[in-house]
Amino acid sequence: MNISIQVSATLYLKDPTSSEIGLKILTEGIQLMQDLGFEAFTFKKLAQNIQSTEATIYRYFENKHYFLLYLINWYWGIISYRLLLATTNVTDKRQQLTNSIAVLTGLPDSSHPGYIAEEMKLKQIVIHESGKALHTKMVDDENQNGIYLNYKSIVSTVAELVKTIDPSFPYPEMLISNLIENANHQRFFSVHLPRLTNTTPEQDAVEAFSHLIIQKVLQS
Amino acid sequence: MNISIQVSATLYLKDPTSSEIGLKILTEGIQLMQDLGFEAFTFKKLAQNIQSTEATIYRYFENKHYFLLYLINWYWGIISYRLLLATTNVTDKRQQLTNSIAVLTGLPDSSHPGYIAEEMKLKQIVIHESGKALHTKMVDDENQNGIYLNYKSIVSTVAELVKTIDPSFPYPEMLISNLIENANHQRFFSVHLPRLTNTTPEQDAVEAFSHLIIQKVLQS
DNA sequence: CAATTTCGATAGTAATACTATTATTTTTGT
DNA sequence: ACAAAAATAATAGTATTACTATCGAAATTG
Repeated sequence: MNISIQVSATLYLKDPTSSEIGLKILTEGIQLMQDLGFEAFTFKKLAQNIQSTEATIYRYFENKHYFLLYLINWYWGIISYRLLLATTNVTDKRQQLTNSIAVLTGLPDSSHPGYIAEEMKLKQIVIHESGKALHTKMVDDENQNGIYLNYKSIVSTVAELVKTIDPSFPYPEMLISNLIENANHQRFFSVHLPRLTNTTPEQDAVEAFSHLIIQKVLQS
Repeated sequence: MNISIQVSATLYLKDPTSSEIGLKILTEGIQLMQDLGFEAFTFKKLAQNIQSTEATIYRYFENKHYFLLYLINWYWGIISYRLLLATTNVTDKRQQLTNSIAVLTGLPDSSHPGYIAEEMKLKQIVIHESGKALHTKMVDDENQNGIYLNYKSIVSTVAELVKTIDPSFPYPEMLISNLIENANHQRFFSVHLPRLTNTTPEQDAVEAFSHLIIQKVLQS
């Protein structure tokens, strides 16, 4: 479907990007997952939406949990790609980090280089549903299957930048995974529990907060 | 059951602390929730564990989602209480904040003042399951019922401290809610996705990280 | 000790998360 | 262009879950 976005093959039974129906499962599935939320989302409803049957969808994905993992993985694939675009040909490490933080914590914008149509919807799904995907008794199995590889590689890459800039900082991975998770949380709070945050949908402050943390915490 | 821990009455149909069976639902429920995780946990299984029936449990809680909300609310009630203990009779605001951060991001310890037996298990449940409780299409209704009041009041209280110490800091609520959420995330990562963090179950670094952020970010 | 509440036992329902089967359509290799 | 293979639609069926309802027995309370 998209240029070079990689989704781990352990997440699907049959590659959904390899057929018309598969693509419909993805595009309509994203929409339905957004509209209904993970718990109310079912393959039966999705099948109705694409004028197909449950059995067909089950040929592509083991179950809805894997479908969600696929979408989340796809999202991090997109982010990986945008991180690459944001850092290549940038010589200054500080600037590379700043650009990376912008990609990781900023809002997607159709004018960004490498913008992909599904990014906005996928981001919403990540914000609302990724806790449910991760915090499962299956995490460890899934982790062994390399399912979180995209995510881990993002954290690792940016943490390396941090280490280069300030080798004395003792928690580079924690800092980056924190900023990534925080961005999603705060955006959720801003809509549903606004008293827990200082960002609003109108005046987004998450990226500014993230840059501030980086700037204050790292010695350059 | 416990001294003065308040759980919002909108979370239960009948107060589980008011009867023997109710207390068994709580103590065994905590254990079972921990053992099975939210998705595999059912009232039927819990009923079997306490030699009672589904119907009885349904008389106390609307459904398992509300049961989880109850447990999480209980946890934040305990933390509220410990926050109070950690800040009363401390005159220096900086020290109050440091103590608060310790309560919010440190590991529970049976030697802490105000330690409550269920705290450890509840904390584990909060770490693993609170994303599922929060990120639901019901959030907004629940919020209106005052269900997140304990949590919001904690964030608000500590954010006020931040404002007193450094009135120029623009994101006090975001900072505190971030540190709280981060503590839970990093502890989860340390067990399941260790490459995303720099804390380990043996050498906990979450509290130290949190103090570092506070120290670097706030002008005193 | 009578009245009320609470509980246990049992039954039942609608929805969910699948699996299985088979006939038809679509795709593919030659 | 056509036979073989693969993919899909249609349908049926199962075990489990998340409840609701009823009703007699036991415990509590006023």
